Amino acid sequence: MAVHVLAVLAYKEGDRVTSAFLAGSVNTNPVIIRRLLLTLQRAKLVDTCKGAGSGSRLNRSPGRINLAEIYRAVEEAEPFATPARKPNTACPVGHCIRKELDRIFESAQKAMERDLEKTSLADVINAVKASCAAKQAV
Amino acid sequence: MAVHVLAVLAYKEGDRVTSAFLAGSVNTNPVIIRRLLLTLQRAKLVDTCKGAGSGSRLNRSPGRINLAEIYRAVEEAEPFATPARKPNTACPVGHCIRKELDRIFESAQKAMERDLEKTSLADVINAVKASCAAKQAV
DNA sequence: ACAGGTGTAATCACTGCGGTTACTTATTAA
DNA sequence: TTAATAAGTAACCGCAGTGATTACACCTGT
Repeated sequence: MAVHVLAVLAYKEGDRVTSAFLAGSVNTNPVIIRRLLLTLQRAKLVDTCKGAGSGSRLNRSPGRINLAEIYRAVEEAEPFATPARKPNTACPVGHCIRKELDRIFESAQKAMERDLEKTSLADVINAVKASCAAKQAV
Repeated sequence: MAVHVLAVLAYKEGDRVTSAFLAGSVNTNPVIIRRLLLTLQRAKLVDTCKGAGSGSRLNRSPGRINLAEIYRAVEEAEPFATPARKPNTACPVGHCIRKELDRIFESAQKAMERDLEKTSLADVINAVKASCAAKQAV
Protein backbone atom coordinates (compact mmCIF):
# COMPACT_ATOMS: atom_id res chain seq x y z
CA MET A 1 0.00 0.00 0.00
CA ALA A 2 2.88 2.34 0.80
CA VAL A 3 4.46 1.70 -2.58
CA HIS A 4 1.13 2.23 -4.29
CA VAL A 5 0.59 5.56 -2.54
CA LEU A 6 4.10 6.77 -3.30
CA ALA A 7 3.73 5.64 -6.90
CA VAL A 8 0.62 7.76 -7.29
CA LEU A 9 2.46 10.72 -5.81
CA ALA A 10 5.30 10.10 -8.25
CA TYR A 11 2.82 9.86 -11.10
CA LYS A 12 1.41 13.26 -10.14
CA GLU A 13 4.90 14.76 -10.32
CA GLY A 14 4.97 17.24 -7.47
CA ASP A 15 1.31 18.16 -7.40
CA ARG A 16 -0.20 17.93 -3.96
CA VAL A 17 -2.62 15.03 -3.70
CA THR A 18 -5.26 14.61 -1.04
CA SER A 19 -5.66 11.53 1.12
CA ALA A 20 -9.16 11.13 -0.31
CA PHE A 21 -7.75 10.86 -3.83
CA LEU A 22 -5.11 8.36 -2.76
CA ALA A 23 -7.72 6.37 -0.90
CA GLY A 24 -9.71 6.26 -4.13
CA SER A 25 -6.82 4.70 -6.03
CA VAL A 26 -5.93 2.17 -3.33
CA ASN A 27 -9.63 1.56 -2.76
CA THR A 28 -9.60 2.15 0.97
CA ASN A 29 -10.42 4.77 3.58
CA PRO A 30 -8.76 8.22 3.72
CA VAL A 31 -7.91 7.67 7.37
CA ILE A 32 -5.85 4.60 6.51
CA ILE A 33 -3.95 6.69 3.99
CA ARG A 34 -3.39 9.50 6.45
CA ARG A 35 -2.01 7.09 9.01
CA LEU A 36 0.32 5.73 6.39
CA LEU A 37 1.35 9.21 5.32
CA LEU A 38 2.31 10.04 8.90
CA THR A 39 4.77 7.15 8.83
CA LEU A 40 6.13 8.26 5.47
CA GLN A 41 6.52 11.79 6.80
CA ARG A 42 8.64 10.53 9.67
CA ALA A 43 10.83 8.82 7.09
CA LYS A 44 11.09 12.13 5.19
CA LEU A 45 9.68 10.53 2.09
CA VAL A 46 6.67 12.79 1.72
CA ASP A 47 5.75 16.35 2.58
CA THR A 48 2.21 16.97 3.75
CA CYS A 49 0.31 20.25 4.28
CA LYS A 50 -2.97 20.85 5.99
CA GLY A 51 -5.67 23.16 4.74
CA ALA A 52 -7.74 23.83 1.70
CA GLY A 53 -6.25 22.87 -1.66
CA SER A 54 -3.31 21.06 -0.13
CA GLY A 55 -2.30 17.45 0.48
CA SER A 56 0.90 15.43 0.09
CA ARG A 57 3.72 15.18 -2.40
CA LEU A 58 7.07 13.43 -2.65
CA ASN A 59 9.94 14.97 -0.78
CA ARG A 60 12.49 13.69 -3.29
CA SER A 61 12.50 12.76 -6.94
CA PRO A 62 11.21 9.21 -7.62
CA GLY A 63 14.62 8.22 -8.95
CA ARG A 64 16.15 8.88 -5.55
CA ILE A 65 13.70 6.73 -3.59
CA ASN A 66 14.21 2.97 -3.57
CA LEU A 67 11.90 0.28 -2.32
CA ALA A 68 14.18 -0.72 0.55
CA GLU A 69 13.71 2.72 2.08
CA ILE A 70 9.98 2.34 1.83
CA TYR A 71 10.19 -1.10 3.35
CA ARG A 72 12.21 0.16 6.30
CA ALA A 73 9.92 3.13 6.80
CA VAL A 74 6.77 1.05 6.93
CA GLU A 75 7.76 -2.35 8.22
CA GLU A 76 8.87 -2.33 11.81
CA ALA A 77 8.20 -6.03 12.45
CA GLU A 78 10.81 -8.64 11.58
CA PRO A 79 9.88 -10.88 8.64
CA PHE A 80 10.74 -13.96 10.74
CA ALA A 81 8.55 -14.61 13.73
CA THR A 82 10.21 -15.63 16.96
CA PRO A 83 8.04 -17.32 19.57
CA ALA A 84 6.83 -15.12 22.38
CA ARG A 85 7.99 -17.53 25.05
CA LYS A 86 11.67 -17.89 25.74
CA PRO A 87 13.11 -21.32 24.92
CA ASN A 88 13.96 -23.65 27.77
CA THR A 89 17.47 -22.65 28.86
CA ALA A 90 17.99 -26.04 30.47
CA CYS A 91 18.10 -27.56 26.99
CA PRO A 92 21.50 -27.04 25.34
CA VAL A 93 19.85 -26.18 22.04
CA GLY A 94 17.21 -23.93 23.53
CA HIS A 95 19.84 -22.11 25.52
CA CYS A 96 21.83 -20.81 22.60
CA ILE A 97 19.75 -21.05 19.44
CA ARG A 98 17.90 -17.78 19.68
CA LYS A 99 20.96 -15.63 19.27
CA GLU A 100 22.18 -17.75 16.39
CA LEU A 101 18.84 -17.52 14.59
CA ASP A 102 18.75 -13.76 15.05
CA ARG A 103 22.07 -13.52 13.27
CA ILE A 104 20.94 -15.75 10.40
CA PHE A 105 17.59 -14.03 9.95
CA GLU A 106 19.14 -10.59 10.01
CA SER A 107 21.43 -11.68 7.19
CA ALA A 108 18.48 -12.97 5.16
CA GLN A 109 16.56 -9.76 5.73
CA LYS A 110 19.56 -7.71 4.64
CA ALA A 111 19.78 -9.78 1.45
CA MET A 112 16.15 -9.02 0.77
CA GLU A 113 16.64 -5.32 1.36
CA ARG A 114 19.64 -5.26 -0.96
CA ASP A 115 17.40 -6.67 -3.68
CA LEU A 116 14.73 -4.05 -2.98
CA GLU A 117 17.37 -1.33 -3.16
CA LYS A 118 17.87 -2.14 -6.82
CA THR A 119 14.41 -0.84 -7.69
CA SER A 120 13.54 2.85 -7.46
CA LEU A 121 10.13 4.40 -7.38
CA ALA A 122 10.89 5.78 -10.83
CA ASP A 123 11.44 2.23 -12.07
CA VAL A 124 8.06 1.27 -10.69
CA ILE A 125 6.13 4.05 -12.42
CA ASN A 126 7.99 3.49 -15.66
CA ALA A 127 7.00 -0.15 -15.57
CA VAL A 128 3.44 0.80 -14.75
CA LYS A 129 3.28 3.30 -17.60
CA ALA A 130 4.72 0.75 -20.00
CA SER A 131 2.28 -1.86 -18.83
CA CYS A 132 -0.66 0.50 -19.29
CA ALA A 133 0.50 1.55 -22.74
CA ALA A 134 0.76 -2.10 -23.77
CA LYS A 135 -2.76 -2.79 -22.60
CA GLN A 136 -4.17 0.23 -24.43
CA ALA A 137 -2.37 -0.81 -27.61
CA VAL A 138 -4.25 -4.09 -27.47
CA MET B 1 10.17 -22.64 15.98
CA ALA B 2 10.59 -25.02 13.06
CA VAL B 3 14.33 -24.43 13.00
CA HIS B 4 14.50 -24.91 16.73
CA VAL B 5 12.67 -28.23 16.54
CA LEU B 6 14.78 -29.49 13.67
CA ALA B 7 17.93 -28.36 15.46
CA VAL B 8 17.00 -30.46 18.47
CA LEU B 9 16.38 -33.45 16.22
CA ALA B 10 19.77 -32.87 14.62
CA TYR B 11 21.34 -32.59 18.03
CA LYS B 12 19.89 -35.97 18.97
CA GLU B 13 21.45 -37.53 15.89
CA GLY B 14 18.85 -39.98 14.68
CA ASP B 15 17.27 -40.88 17.99
CA ARG B 16 13.50 -40.58 17.95
CA VAL B 17 12.33 -37.67 20.02
CA THR B 18 8.82 -37.19 21.37
CA SER B 19 6.71 -34.11 20.81
CA ALA B 20 6.61 -33.67 24.58
CA PHE B 21 10.38 -33.43 24.75
CA LEU B 22 10.52 -30.95 21.86
CA ALA B 23 7.78 -28.92 23.48
CA GLY B 24 9.91 -28.78 26.61
CA SER B 25 12.83 -27.28 24.73
CA VAL B 26 10.76 -24.75 22.80
CA ASN B 27 8.72 -24.10 25.94
CA THR B 28 5.32 -24.64 24.39
CA ASN B 29 2.59 -27.25 24.11
CA PRO B 30 3.12 -30.72 22.58
CA VAL B 31 0.13 -30.19 20.28
CA ILE B 32 1.77 -27.14 18.74
CA ILE B 33 4.84 -29.24 18.05
CA ARG B 34 2.82 -32.06 16.55
CA ARG B 35 1.05 -29.68 14.20
CA LEU B 36 4.42 -28.33 13.15
CA LEU B 37 5.78 -31.84 12.68
CA LEU B 38 2.90 -32.67 10.34
CA THR B 39 4.01 -29.81 8.12
CA LEU B 40 7.61 -30.96 8.26
CA GLN B 41 6.53 -34.50 7.39
CA ARG B 42 4.78 -33.26 4.28
CA ALA B 43 8.04 -31.59 3.29
CA LYS B 44 9.85 -34.90 3.85
CA LEU B 45 12.12 -33.29 6.40
CA VAL B 46 11.19 -35.51 9.32
CA ASP B 47 10.00 -39.06 9.84
CA THR B 48 7.48 -39.64 12.60
CA CYS B 49 6.24 -42.91 14.10
CA LYS B 50 3.26 -43.50 16.31
CA GLY B 51 3.19 -45.83 19.27
CA ALA B 52 5.05 -46.41 22.46
CA GLY B 53 8.72 -45.44 22.57
CA SER B 54 8.61 -43.66 19.24
CA GLY B 55 8.61 -40.07 18.04
CA SER B 56 10.30 -38.09 15.27
CA ARG B 57 13.73 -37.91 13.72
CA LEU B 58 15.36 -36.19 10.76
CA ASN B 59 14.80 -37.76 7.38
CA ARG B 60 18.14 -36.53 6.05
CA SER B 61 21.49 -35.62 7.54
CA PRO B 62 21.63 -32.06 8.96
CA GLY B 63 24.24 -31.13 6.38
CA ARG B 64 21.74 -31.78 3.61
CA ILE B 65 18.98 -29.59 5.02
CA ASN B 66 19.21 -25.85 4.50
CA LEU B 67 17.15 -23.12 6.07
CA ALA B 68 15.47 -22.14 2.83
CA GLU B 69 13.83 -25.56 2.65
CA ILE B 70 12.55 -25.13 6.17
CA TYR B 71 11.28 -21.67 5.31
CA ARG B 72 9.41 -22.95 2.27
CA ALA B 73 7.99 -25.87 4.21
CA VAL B 74 6.62 -23.75 6.99
CA GLU B 75 5.87 -20.34 5.53
CA GLU B 76 3.06 -20.35 3.06
CA ALA B 77 2.22 -16.65 3.42
CA GLU B 78 4.09 -14.08 1.34
CA PRO B 79 6.42 -11.84 3.35
CA PHE B 80 4.91 -8.77 1.69
CA ALA B 81 1.29 -8.06 2.46
CA THR B 82 -0.96 -7.00 -0.37
CA PRO B 83 -4.21 -5.25 0.52
CA ALA B 84 -7.30 -7.44 0.49
CA ARG B 85 -9.20 -5.01 -1.67
CA LYS B 86 -8.34 -4.67 -5.32
CA PRO B 87 -6.95 -1.27 -6.33
CA ASN B 88 -9.16 1.08 -8.28
CA THR B 89 -8.77 0.06 -11.91
CA ALA B 90 -9.98 3.47 -13.06
CA CYS B 91 -6.72 4.95 -11.76
CA PRO B 92 -3.84 4.37 -14.18
CA VAL B 93 -1.52 3.50 -11.33
CA GLY B 94 -3.98 1.28 -9.51
CA HIS B 95 -4.76 -0.54 -12.71
CA CYS B 96 -1.28 -1.91 -13.31
CA ILE B 97 0.74 -1.68 -10.13
CA ARG B 98 -0.28 -4.93 -8.53
CA LYS B 99 1.33 -7.13 -11.14
CA GLU B 100 4.48 -5.05 -11.09
CA LEU B 101 4.74 -5.27 -7.31
CA ASP B 102 4.24 -9.01 -7.39
CA ARG B 103 7.23 -9.30 -9.69
CA ILE B 104 9.41 -7.11 -7.49
CA PHE B 105 8.42 -8.78 -4.25
CA GLU B 106 8.96 -12.23 -5.66
CA SER B 107 12.47 -11.21 -6.61
CA ALA B 108 13.14 -9.91 -3.11
CA GLN B 109 11.81 -13.08 -1.56
CA LYS B 110 14.00 -15.17 -3.83
CA ALA B 111 17.01 -13.12 -2.75
CA MET B 112 16.15 -13.85 0.85
CA GLU B 113 15.77 -17.57 0.20
CA ARG B 114 19.10 -17.66 -1.60
CA ASP B 115 20.69 -16.25 1.53
CA LEU B 116 18.94 -18.83 3.71
CA GLU B 117 20.16 -21.59 1.41
CA LYS B 118 23.70 -20.81 2.43
CA THR B 119 23.09 -22.06 5.96
CA SER B 120 22.48 -25.73 6.69
CA LEU B 121 21.00 -27.24 9.80
CA ALA B 122 24.46 -28.64 10.52
CA ASP B 123 25.85 -25.10 10.49
CA VAL B 124 23.23 -24.10 13.01
CA ILE B 125 23.97 -26.86 15.51
CA ASN B 126 27.71 -26.36 15.12
CA ALA B 127 27.25 -22.69 15.94
CA VAL B 128 25.04 -23.58 18.88
CA LYS B 129 27.55 -26.08 20.20
CA ALA B 130 30.36 -23.57 19.85
CA SER B 131 28.32 -20.91 21.57
CA CYS B 132 27.53 -23.23 24.48
CA ALA B 133 31.12 -24.30 24.81
CA ALA B 134 32.21 -20.68 24.95
CA LYS B 135 29.72 -19.93 27.69
CA GLN B 136 30.80 -22.90 29.75
CA ALA B 137 34.41 -21.92 29.39
CA VAL B 138 33.61 -18.59 31.05
C1' DA C 1 -3.93 -55.67 27.67
C1' DC C 2 -1.82 -51.47 28.47
C1' DA C 3 1.17 -47.77 28.53
C1' DG C 4 3.12 -44.35 25.73
C1' DG C 5 2.88 -42.03 21.70
C1' DT C 6 0.78 -39.37 17.57
C1' DG C 7 -3.35 -37.34 14.95
C1' DT C 8 -6.93 -34.16 15.28
C1' DA C 9 -10.87 -31.42 16.49
C1' DA C 10 -12.81 -27.65 19.26
C1' DT C 11 -12.26 -23.71 21.65
C1' DC C 12 -10.07 -19.60 23.73
C1' DA C 13 -7.08 -15.51 23.96
C1' DC C 14 -4.10 -12.35 22.10
C1' DT C 15 -2.37 -9.51 18.49
C1' DG C 16 -2.18 -6.82 14.36
C1' DC C 17 -4.41 -4.43 10.82
C1' DG C 18 -7.71 -2.54 7.99
C1' DG C 19 -12.23 -0.17 8.24
C1' DT C 20 -15.33 3.34 9.94
C1' DT C 21 -17.11 7.30 12.37
C1' DA C 22 -16.48 11.43 14.54
C1' DC C 23 -14.23 15.21 16.07
C1' DT C 24 -10.32 18.73 16.36
C1' DT C 25 -6.97 21.62 14.14
C1' DA C 26 -4.78 24.17 10.49
C1' DT C 27 -4.82 26.68 6.14
C1' DT C 28 -6.59 28.77 2.08
C1' DA C 29 -9.98 31.46 -0.37
C1' DA C 30 -13.90 34.30 -0.76
C1' DT D 1 -13.92 37.36 9.12
C1' DT D 2 -16.07 33.48 7.75
C1' DA D 3 -16.58 29.29 5.30
C1' DA D 4 -14.67 25.51 3.04
C1' DT D 5 -11.18 22.15 2.71
C1' DA D 6 -8.08 18.84 4.27
C1' DA D 7 -4.93 16.69 7.66
C1' DG D 8 -4.41 14.87 12.61
C1' DT D 9 -6.20 11.81 15.85
C1' DA D 10 -8.90 9.13 19.03
C1' DA D 11 -12.22 5.39 19.67
C1' DC D 12 -14.15 1.42 18.33
C1' DC D 13 -15.37 -2.67 15.39
C1' DG D 14 -14.39 -6.87 12.83
C1' DC D 15 -11.53 -10.10 10.82
C1' DA D 16 -7.59 -13.26 10.34
C1' DG D 17 -3.68 -15.59 12.05
C1' DT D 18 -1.47 -18.08 15.63
C1' DG D 19 -0.20 -20.01 19.85
C1' DA D 20 -2.35 -22.36 23.98
C1' DT D 21 -5.16 -25.73 26.02
C1' DT D 22 -8.17 -29.61 26.62
C1' DA D 23 -10.05 -33.74 25.14
C1' DC D 24 -10.30 -37.83 22.72
C1' DA D 25 -9.51 -41.36 19.03
C1' DC D 26 -6.07 -44.26 17.15
C1' DC D 27 -1.78 -46.75 16.67
C1' DT D 28 2.13 -49.73 18.42
C1' DG D 29 5.75 -52.00 21.08
C1' DT D 30 6.37 -54.52 25.38
